[in-house]
Amino acid sequence: MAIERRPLRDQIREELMLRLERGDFAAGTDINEAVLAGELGVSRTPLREALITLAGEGVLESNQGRGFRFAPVSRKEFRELCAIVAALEALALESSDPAHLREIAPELLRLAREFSVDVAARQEIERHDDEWHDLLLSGCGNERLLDLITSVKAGMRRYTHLMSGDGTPTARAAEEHRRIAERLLEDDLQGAVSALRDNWVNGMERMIPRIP
Amino acid sequence: MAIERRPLRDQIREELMLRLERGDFAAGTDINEAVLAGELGVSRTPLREALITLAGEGVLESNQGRGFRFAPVSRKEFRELCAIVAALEALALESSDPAHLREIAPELLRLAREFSVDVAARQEIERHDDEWHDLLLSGCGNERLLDLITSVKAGMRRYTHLMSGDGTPTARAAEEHRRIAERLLEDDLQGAVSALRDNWVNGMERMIPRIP
DNA sequence: ATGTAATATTTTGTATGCAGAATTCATAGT
DNA sequence: ACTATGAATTCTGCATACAAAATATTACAT
Repeated sequence: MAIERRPLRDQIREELMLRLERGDFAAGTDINEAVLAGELGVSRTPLREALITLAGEGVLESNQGRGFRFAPVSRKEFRELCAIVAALEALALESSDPAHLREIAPELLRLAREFSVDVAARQEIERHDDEWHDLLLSGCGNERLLDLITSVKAGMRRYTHLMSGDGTPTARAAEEHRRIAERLLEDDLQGAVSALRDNWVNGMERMIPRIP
Repeated sequence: MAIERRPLRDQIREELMLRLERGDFAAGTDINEAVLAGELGVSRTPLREALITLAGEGVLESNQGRGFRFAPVSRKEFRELCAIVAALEALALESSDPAHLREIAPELLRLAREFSVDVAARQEIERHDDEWHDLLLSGCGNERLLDLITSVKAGMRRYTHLMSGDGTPTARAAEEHRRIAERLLEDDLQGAVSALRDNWVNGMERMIPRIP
């Protein structure tokens, strides 16, 4: 049995991200450290450490004397984040090992098709989408880049719970994934890259109207 | 008089970055929190908070039970960082306000020329280069992107003190800056973007041999 | 001399305590 | 009724204290 042996701050960070995705915290709300620490059953010290890392990722804001609060969402910021992730994922895909891409292309296509028929819960969809992108970029040797993408995407999780119901996004995302996979099957890397960029742009457009 | 009122962790972070640039810490060395806190005249708590943010930026590594240490440098990582910053700055430049770019182009050109004749100290050169890039991207409205660039560049500061003496890099960098500015003067945004990418690629090639 | 087990020391990770800033609430004045 | 002022409270930011893990040291057996 591999017992859990890692800093509390990491576990706390994870738990907070989970709650954030569930929409437990309204954006723009102040965090009460003592209360939250009590809920989690830890002291304020590791909690604050987790909050500081989240602030570094842009999930939280911190003001002198006023503590931390969940950064408010805005269409402008969402657009900014999408542009950033699009560029980073495009770079990651471009610098991936072509042989590896050829290898995983069929799997990517299969998952994309499976995705389209699947009418799962919203959270399932998110997870599936994340995993698909992870697989897509699994051939990128640039570790720093992958870390950075993960970090920026963490900042985007604040927006995911705004998207509920409505099956059309799923269908369209699947369609786009399929297109990316097909380009890879044809050894058309640049085509795949621009299809990936389209995927992010379209995903953004789909989300924008739901943001206040 | 605007008195300084900001968290110790920020000031500590700044001080540590300064020391890092001066080459005070050898990469790969463990940090003793108690000793360092003593040197800085603060307690371990805000110091650890600063260390955690630096770890988030990739300047430090942290291992369970073993605390923090300066992340070792490597050619591979430097290449990775350059590729990331190149992509991010390219995106920032692309999404800048064209009118603003037209406006600052002459100033950018002037600074680039001034740069080439100036034979200042290494630290001065770095500062100048940073300011030039800041001005170049000053028309980008994507705040998250600018923050991210700053953060990634912080991780690159570990490499700057490896570059000493040797005037040729300066001359070539000035030349490249000049080229970028000229493209902007001609309203050739895409040309400027690719010149910017070249600037990073070339800068990388110049540095690589100096890294163990 | 070398390797190993037991112990002591150091150092990190977490909890608690405390001072001061920010906010809230009550009260007085217009 | 509304604003201003000031006390009371809450909460953060930082310091200190404690517990557990890691490292160094010693003693001992081979």
